[in-house]
Amino acid sequence: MTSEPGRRERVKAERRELILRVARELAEAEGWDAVTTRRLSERIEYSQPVLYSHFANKDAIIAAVAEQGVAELAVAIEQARRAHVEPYPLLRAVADAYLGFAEANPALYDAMFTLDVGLRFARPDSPPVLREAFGQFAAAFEAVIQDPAAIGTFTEVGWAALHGLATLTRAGRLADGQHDARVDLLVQRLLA
Amino acid sequence: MTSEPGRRERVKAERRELILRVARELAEAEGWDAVTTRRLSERIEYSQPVLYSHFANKDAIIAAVAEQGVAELAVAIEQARRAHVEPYPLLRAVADAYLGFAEANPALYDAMFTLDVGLRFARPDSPPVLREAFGQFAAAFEAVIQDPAAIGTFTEVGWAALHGLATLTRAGRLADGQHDARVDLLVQRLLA
DNA sequence: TAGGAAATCTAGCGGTGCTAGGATTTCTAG
DNA sequence: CTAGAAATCCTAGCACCGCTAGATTTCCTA
Repeated sequence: MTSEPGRRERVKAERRELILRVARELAEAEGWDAVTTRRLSERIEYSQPVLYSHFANKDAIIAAVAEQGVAELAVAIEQARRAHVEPYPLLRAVADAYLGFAEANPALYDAMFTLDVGLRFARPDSPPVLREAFGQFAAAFEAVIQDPAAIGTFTEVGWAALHGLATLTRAGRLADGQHDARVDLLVQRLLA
Repeated sequence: MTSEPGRRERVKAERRELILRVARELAEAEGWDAVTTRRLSERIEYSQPVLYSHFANKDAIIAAVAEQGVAELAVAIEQARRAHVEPYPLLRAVADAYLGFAEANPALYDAMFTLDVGLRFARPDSPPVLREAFGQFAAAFEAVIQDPAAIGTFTEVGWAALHGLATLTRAGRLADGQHDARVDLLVQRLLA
């Protein structure tokens, strides 16, 4: 008795992905406010109630998109991390990867970290994807920080600083043209 | 020809303040989503259109509340700053003041820095209140940082880190019980 | 091929931000 | 004191929102 998915399950899973893809595209193009259930159902060429046979509500759609984003961010951080050994270049690459991700996918980043549709990090009951992403962050600091007891704190402060830079930059609240100087300062200060 | 306000202007200004006060209370009690024009008009005991004779739209109301919040935050930072001379206690007090403000007024903080209803900082055309608040931040670093050319960068990175800590903490995304350790680490690292 | 289950849609509920147009109050001038 | 102008305020409604009950259609199975 294999558990391979039948045709029904397959098309259902495909449509779920379609919904998420369209939602993400629409959000990235016009912001999450423009992602209404009506416009979404129109673009997937099904009626509104179909959305609710895949997701409990609109927030669940955003959360599912966010989860995909977290997975992508984890990959980006891992790649940046693995490409370096020396502390400064390593941390700098991770910082650039994080900030680059936020800048390249602003709506996705919003869904992950700003809209707060109910994703928990760094907790025992957190979804594996989220724990994995946080773990990639921590791994970057493990390779760079002396005191192993302080790695958790370093990770959280580093993350917070990057998150702050990402959001304030996007909102146009920091001076233009000083981006590199800020990242430089941050990375140098975080290194022991 | 004095320009003292007549009775009409006075009651209008008072009602404007009433709207802002009620909006802030309601937001702090139930979040900004609960601040609808209907509930707002109900609580000020006027009809909805009256709101629009004071503000262009709902976002303008939120922005006005946010501006009050920025002024309050500037005062809080200045007090913390003036109470110390030694670098570490000074910066630590400013950090505590900032994070304490964010924790004590979550909805207000959202309006100021998360909802993004169109406030610009650190720009020539920024409203004076916003420039003043940023100035208070910079003054804290002026008293503490050696290289005067780097103060702007320090200020922005420090602010970003605090902003990140404030938002991630509130969203429950950082480990409980480690708050002091994070602030300690941040302040120590920012000091030269 | 008939009948039941699954999938899908139509229509609608109560809510949102916002506004046009008419009623009411208030001020002003003769 | 009063007529008319001006400022003020409200009723009613528009288009949209998230979401769902119930009818309808499609599909699978016996």
